[in-house]
Formats: sequence, C-alpha cells, structure tokens
Amino acid sequence: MSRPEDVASIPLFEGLPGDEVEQLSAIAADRSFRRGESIFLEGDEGDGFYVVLSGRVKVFKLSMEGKEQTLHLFGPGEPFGEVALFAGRRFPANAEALEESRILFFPREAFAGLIRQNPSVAMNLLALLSVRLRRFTALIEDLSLKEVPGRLSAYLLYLSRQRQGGTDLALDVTKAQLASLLGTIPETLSRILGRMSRQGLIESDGRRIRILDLEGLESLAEGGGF
Amino acid sequence: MSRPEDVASIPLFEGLPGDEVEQLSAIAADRSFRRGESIFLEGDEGDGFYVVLSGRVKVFKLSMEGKEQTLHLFGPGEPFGEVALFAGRRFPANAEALEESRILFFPREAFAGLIRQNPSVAMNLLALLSVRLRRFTALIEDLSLKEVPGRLSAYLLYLSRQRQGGTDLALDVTKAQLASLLGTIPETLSRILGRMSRQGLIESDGRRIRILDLEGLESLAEGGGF
DNA sequence: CGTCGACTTGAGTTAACTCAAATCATGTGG
DNA sequence: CCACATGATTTGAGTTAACTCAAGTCGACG
Repeated sequence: MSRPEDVASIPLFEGLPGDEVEQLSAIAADRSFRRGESIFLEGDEGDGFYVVLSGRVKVFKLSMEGKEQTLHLFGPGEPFGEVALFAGRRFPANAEALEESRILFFPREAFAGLIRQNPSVAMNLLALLSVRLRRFTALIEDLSLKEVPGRLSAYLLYLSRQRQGGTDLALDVTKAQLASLLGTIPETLSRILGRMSRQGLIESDGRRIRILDLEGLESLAEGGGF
Repeated sequence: MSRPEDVASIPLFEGLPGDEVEQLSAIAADRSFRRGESIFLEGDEGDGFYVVLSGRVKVFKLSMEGKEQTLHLFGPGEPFGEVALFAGRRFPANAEALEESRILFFPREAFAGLIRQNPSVAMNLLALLSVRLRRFTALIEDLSLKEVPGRLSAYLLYLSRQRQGGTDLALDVTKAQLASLLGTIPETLSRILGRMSRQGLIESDGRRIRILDLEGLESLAEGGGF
C-alpha cells in the first residue's frame, strides 16, 4: 500500500529494522488530499494515526460560531492523530490539508505490537508527545496570560530563532492562518501589525516581516505593556 | 528511601515485578511539603519526576503581572513533571503543594532503563501523556473559543459526570483556585456565579453548588450565548 | 471578639470582538 | 495584455466581556 522508503524516512521510525519497515509499509495506506480537504473531524473514531509525507496539515478546534483555533501545523515527517490511539479512541480535533498533501495512514492494529517490540519507537513517541505537551503549555500560557501583541511577539521571536537569529522573516502561512494560530482574528492581527510598525518594532510588507527592535519585542513577549 | 508498598500502589507501575518495585523504592526519595510550599519552579532543571502519595499539587503558569493559570491539579497516585524527562530537560511550569502532601521523587537515571525493560510502563506513560494532551486541548479550546460562563458550565458538567450525574456538587477547591483553573479571576467568577443563579441555572451557597438546569448549562458549554 | 482569608460588589477602563466596507493581489479567460 | 473574479488583507465604527482597583461583607478559628 505504501513505499518502504517513505516509511523509513519518518523520524518516528528511525532505527527500525528493515523487515519491520517492510511490514509497516505493507499495511500503511498512502493517501492524497487536496488543499482544504478534510482528513478527519473532531469526534471521529480514531482507527489509526497519520504521518505527513509532503504538504502541510492543520489541526484545529472549531467553535459553534465558526471561530477557529489552530492547535498545530504539521509538515513532512510529522505524525498526527496518535493521541486517539492511546486514550479516548476519538480525535479531539479536526485535521485538514492546507495544500496538496501526501499522507500515510497507519491502522491501529499495525501498531500495538510494534511499540511493545521496539522500545525505541516507544521512546520516540514519548519524546514526541512530551514536545507537544510543552507546546500546548506555551499556548495555554499565551492565551491566558498574554495579550495578542505579546503572543505575536513571541511568535516572531520564535521564527527568528528558528532562522538562527535572522531578523528577516517570511511568514509561511497566510495572516488569517497566523491569526488562528495566535488565538485571534485577522482584523485584530492586522491592526496590531500596524501598531507595531508605527512604533518601529517591525517593518511589515505582505508576508515579509523584518524585526527592527528585538529587545522591544522581547519585552512585549514577556508581558510588558505597549 | 521510600516504602515499596507506596511505589507498588502507583497506577503507573501497575504490574511491575516485585524486584523492580524494590529497586525503584530504593532510589525514590520520599518528601513532604507543607501547604503552599513550592515543589519546583518553571525553568528548573528536571532531574526526575514526581508522584503524589497524599495531598494535592497545583501545576501552574505565572504571568509577569502575577496572574496565575492553573494547568492541572494532581492528587494521590498521579505523576507530574515527567515531561522534562523526555523533552527539554527543564520544567515548563511551577508546582506547589495545595495542602500538606507526601510526594515521591524518582531521579531521572532510575528511569531510562525501566522503560526500556518494561513495555507496560512505557504504554502507561503513553496513555498518561495522551490523556493530558487531550485535557490541554480542551483547555485551549475553552480559553480561545468560549467565554467564562461556557467554561464554568463545562466544568460543572464535568464535576456532575464525575459523580455519576449527580447535580449536588461540592467544590473541592477554593473559588480563587477555580478561577485560575478556568483562566479568569475571582471577581469575574463570582459575578458569573451570581448571574447563573439569578437565571435559575444553578443554586450556589459557598462551595456547594446545585445544578438546576442541566440543559441550560449544556447549551452554555457548547457555546450558546447567555 | 478580632483578625485573616475568602468571597462579593461597585465603578470605570480597555483589549479585542463583530459587522460592514474598502482595498489589494493574483490568477484566469478573453 | 486587460478585465474581472476570488481570496487575502486592511480600515472604520460601534459593542462588549472581562479586566483593574477599591471597598465592602462574610465566616471560621484562635
């Protein structure tokens, strides 16, 4: 159903013996999704989990009124939907392809044994879930204890760190997407970008953002007022 | 350092062979904390993890201005601080005893081997982290997509479910604590309890809350307006 | 009985939201 | 190469949930 080299390329399965990889790829389904296509919905039965091969996937919550809170964006090599395997059986959120994406699906049974036999897979999973827990902790902190400018600053600083401290950033998501990631709405994000530009903290042109005052941003991200 | 029967009573170690329990209890430190005493601070090096034997522990984030967001309350049998073992090495939040508590500390090295040798411990941990991830997902949803009355309703319904659908609830935390759990402040919580009482949704007297209109609460928790 | 912590209430402020509309960017078909 | 359609972004005006600060009130315990 899927190619062994694709399975072997997944960090989660790093160091897995060749025959196990073969077995896994025999049962994994290789699926494609178009931009905007739904992969699963909150409440769906979680009969397995997914790994992004190419493209990008958004995992998000939806409120009754239609507001969206993005929990996480996943790119190539990253697994998602595993939580349903270990607790609760149902997906706690929605997943949708942000662009044309190729995605592997591993059915649940394929997996129980694998983990027992391969402690390294279990360790990888533990590390993975821990990292995600840490991210969620940060998101909760942001939502509860920071205002939008603080969250935006934290995000920009995170991007800057990811690029070895570069101050020339190019958003890899739309601003509406970024708003959803920060727990706000596009209008608010737009106004705050404007304000931060006027104050000389950043320079913003479309998806290109240049950081002008790193310390100013840091103080904002820590919780300093405007 | 600690008693084997205490270690054996921890659900995480369920089904662990006797000699492993002995080994673990030999290296686990049995510590006591007074009400309000700090167990660790955000940013501290995580050289191990903890399990509550008795009492209660609050894990929380603190903002610059002193507002607190409770992430989780832990009771007897529950481990906390494990995230630092698998990712990041440092605690992402603060922990403090809410009351006189006895707590076991397991140093990091005690553990790496244990997991490799005992798949069931690894599975227990995976399940544990998954449940926590699910809770955090719900908390993020609450903070981002619901207003305080919705969060409070969800919490009351959760308490009611925990008590087999009973409608007579007794808070086991102070209202200030509850406010922090819901991501708000005591004043706001107080006003909203008042409003919900006036509307006949609940009856509130000190820490005793009686649910009068289950459906009304459910509609609020789903995101319906007041 | 006085004190301390927990809780409530009042008054005023504000960040962020909603709704509506204008503007800009991009890509497609003619 | 232009004109329009579509989606992304910005701007404006008005509203509101929840916050801050300040001042009670309540209740339990020494």
